[in-house]
Amino acid sequence: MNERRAPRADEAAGMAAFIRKLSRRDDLSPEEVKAIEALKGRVRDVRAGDDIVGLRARVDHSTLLLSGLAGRYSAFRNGPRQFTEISVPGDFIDLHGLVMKQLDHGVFAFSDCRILEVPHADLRGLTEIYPHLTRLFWLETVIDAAIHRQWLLSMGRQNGPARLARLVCELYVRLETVALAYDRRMDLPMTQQQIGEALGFSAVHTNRTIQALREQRLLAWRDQEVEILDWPALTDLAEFDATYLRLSKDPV
Amino acid sequence: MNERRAPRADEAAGMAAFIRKLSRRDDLSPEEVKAIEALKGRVRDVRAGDDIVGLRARVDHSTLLLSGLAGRYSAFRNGPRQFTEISVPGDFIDLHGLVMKQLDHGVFAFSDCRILEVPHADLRGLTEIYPHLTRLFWLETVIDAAIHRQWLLSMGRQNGPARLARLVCELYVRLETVALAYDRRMDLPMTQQQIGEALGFSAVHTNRTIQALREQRLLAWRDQEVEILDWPALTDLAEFDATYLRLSKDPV
DNA sequence: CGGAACGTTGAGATTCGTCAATCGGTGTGG
DNA sequence: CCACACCGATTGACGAATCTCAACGTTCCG
Repeated sequence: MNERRAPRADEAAGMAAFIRKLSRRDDLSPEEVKAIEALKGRVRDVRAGDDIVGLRARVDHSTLLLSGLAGRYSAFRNGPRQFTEISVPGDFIDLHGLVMKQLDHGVFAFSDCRILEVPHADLRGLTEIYPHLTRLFWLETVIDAAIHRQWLLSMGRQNGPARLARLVCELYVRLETVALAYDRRMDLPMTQQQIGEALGFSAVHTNRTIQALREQRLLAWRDQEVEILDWPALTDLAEFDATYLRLSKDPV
Repeated sequence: MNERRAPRADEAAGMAAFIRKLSRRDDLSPEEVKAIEALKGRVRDVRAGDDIVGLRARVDHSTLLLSGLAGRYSAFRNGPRQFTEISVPGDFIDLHGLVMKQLDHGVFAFSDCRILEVPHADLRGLTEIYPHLTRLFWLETVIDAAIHRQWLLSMGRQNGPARLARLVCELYVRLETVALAYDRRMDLPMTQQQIGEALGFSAVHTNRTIQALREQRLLAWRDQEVEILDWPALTDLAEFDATYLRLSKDPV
């Protein structure tokens, strides 16, 4: 394990991003904000390419991603893996572990990541006192499920270019939300192999699909930097509608 | 809308199945059981082929499936639909609607269904009083997400026969759990078209994949009655592991 | 009888995977 | 500095999986 002491800055920023995300969905009382801010945990650094959470681990803490890009994946025994969600800073990667301690997946660090591991005992404590906050936490996991459904729809009913376009749109919107993308540009520290593992493609097919979008002048993509050249056309191709990400207010 | 007054029997059985399902995962206190049993709602009958919940409906109640087989689906505007989960009696079809009122999907009745619509106000009331019960409800929605992930893994990384086999295994286990399947047999009131909509197949390909499993003597399938002829071989082909359905005890 | 829904079959086109080779950039040991 | 290894991206060739279109069989029902 690679662990160093974290500068406080990152840590506070990650927690702030999480609180901001919740606030976008419903008003938090000052008490609730304080309760979240009071959450303590172990800060840990994970190197790109390592697992943040082992496959099918049994957990007694949930992991808040402070910085970096991570991906949840499922896999068959000794089989290939399939990413099922990409996480950006401010995401509680495995909040659902609070109620399902035996995980059914792993979490992989695409880039160097800094995480905060919050003990379930503390989170459970919150659920005993703050029903509204509990429902907001619950909502986070429900949105994960909505994202899974969107991926399922995409895998089941979209062709290659549309699937890739949809993934790019989702990642852009989510990264923009946490100020990690703007101007239609983003860093995307994933190899084409890994993109393929998220789309259900082989690495070769991923490469060819990227080239197709390049040729259609929808995006530029080199050295893991993506620039969206034609957002309207890209969202159109992807039939992308960000509603499922629940970025607007709706009391819980 | 097609509504009749429900005989009490079905209603009580559906609620009992739900309570049994929760109890399999963690012990319920007598109080908690009473609180669930006290849930009131409107009983409604929905005919096969109709929507139980409209696509992207906004809901103020959650739906407990009392009898029949139903499926959650997502779809693009004017596009084909993709089923993302199959629900059996005793399942709270859209419990997540409690915290995400604007749904991102619809629910379709494969067979005639009887449902109980429980007002969110009452459910929210429970969450204000019973934190442990709240976490158990939460767990139900988290398991939905785990099922989505399993479907994603299957769609992304399994070939046709394995995908179909996996779906059959899941449905058998879930139906058996609520005493609607036994002896390796089950009624499966879905057309091949609908099976395809769950697997991401065309209707033609679904048909041919079913035939492939027939020819391998893994199952018999006619008139929507399925008999699994070789469970070990089928689960092996499907790489099926029921763990993700969380059928065993694990305190929340 | 006629129509509708579902299952089945055949043929041909398209998508996608696999295998194998190459290219370019990066880092390391000498 | 060079030679080499390695990783990720790219390309070509080929075969397998899957889709689409169209037709036909069966069953059920009005």
